[in-house]
Amino acid sequence: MKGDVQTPISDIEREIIAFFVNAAQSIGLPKSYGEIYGLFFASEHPLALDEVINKLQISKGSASQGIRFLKSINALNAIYLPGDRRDHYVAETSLRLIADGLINQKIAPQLREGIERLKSLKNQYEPSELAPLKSKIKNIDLWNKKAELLLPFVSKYLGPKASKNKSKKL
Amino acid sequence: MKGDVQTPISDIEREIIAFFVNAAQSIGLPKSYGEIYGLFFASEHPLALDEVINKLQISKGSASQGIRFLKSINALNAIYLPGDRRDHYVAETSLRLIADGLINQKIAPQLREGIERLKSLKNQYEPSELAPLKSKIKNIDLWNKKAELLLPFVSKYLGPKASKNKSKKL
DNA sequence: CATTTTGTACAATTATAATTGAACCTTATG
DNA sequence: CATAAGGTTCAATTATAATTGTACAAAATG
Repeated sequence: MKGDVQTPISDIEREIIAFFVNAAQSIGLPKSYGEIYGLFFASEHPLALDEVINKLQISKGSASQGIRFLKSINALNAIYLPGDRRDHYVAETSLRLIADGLINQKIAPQLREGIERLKSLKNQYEPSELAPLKSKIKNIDLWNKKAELLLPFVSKYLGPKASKNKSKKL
Repeated sequence: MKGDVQTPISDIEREIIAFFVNAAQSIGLPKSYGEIYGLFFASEHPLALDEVINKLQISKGSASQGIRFLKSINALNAIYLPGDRRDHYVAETSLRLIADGLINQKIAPQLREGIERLKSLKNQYEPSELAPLKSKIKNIDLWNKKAELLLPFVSKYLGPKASKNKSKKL
């Protein structure tokens, strides 16, 4: 089952992939991540690494890294297929779960880095040195607090409802 | 008043600028935009293009483009100073206004592009061709709708309160 | 336990995006 | 109306990030 001639992706699949490539790039992710997610999203069945490589014509390294990243933000779920050594995945279709993953893995750490940076600034200088900038620094503190409060809120707003994929008269 | 020896930026200013450089990069903006905004943010008085160039030691082109972008998202406000031909600006300190600018200038257009892309996909193919992907496409539609609703919500959440810079016993 | 399969790590390469600097408008000024 | 100052534009350069491809590690197979 190794030397299989892979079914090439269809025009529609290509367009769905293009949609996710665009989406990925617009949030600053490599295009290959968008391609990979798009491929999984459009696929009827779980896919393994080598199928991604063959269908998208990208390198092993790209495919491996892309899958790892997508796993890390919960955009791909591992599926166990008996009798196949390869790891298989399917696309997560709940916007909320993916957004949560992105928030927790990428956005929140970044935000915290900024908060730390500011904290160390406040510790590093004498109050007299800070005085002229005091109100400005206070203002950034406020921004950080707002941002921190916003994140869980976005998550809640994106809602748990999205994933309810009840097979409607399929 | 041209050949002035510019006061170099202080250590604290440098750190505030570093904070915004980090912030800019974390949302996918060029580091120079962060530098420029940081400089304005830390400044006590309005600044003009050539002061940005001198203090940050960046090129005219970068400074010009950076200022233009920051204006476009409402992160800089123009200030009129009588007797000086140069355009002066101050940093906007309301998180909400800047977030609104970013949303309107960068995020929303991108979102709409995705929606258009999807719409054209649906028009381009026969229902029979789309059938197998129908529920998936419907799902993306849902994502788009949620995202569209989320934007004004984020804006409202960031609130109008931020800018209330009442000079507290200064 | 040698061999194959699956997946990862990472230096080298390639592609993309940011920055520079010079040419060029536009408006003010004497 | 010639000159200078403020600002923009954009092709060329430089810096950054993504992608490849090879070498490697881990696990299964016979």
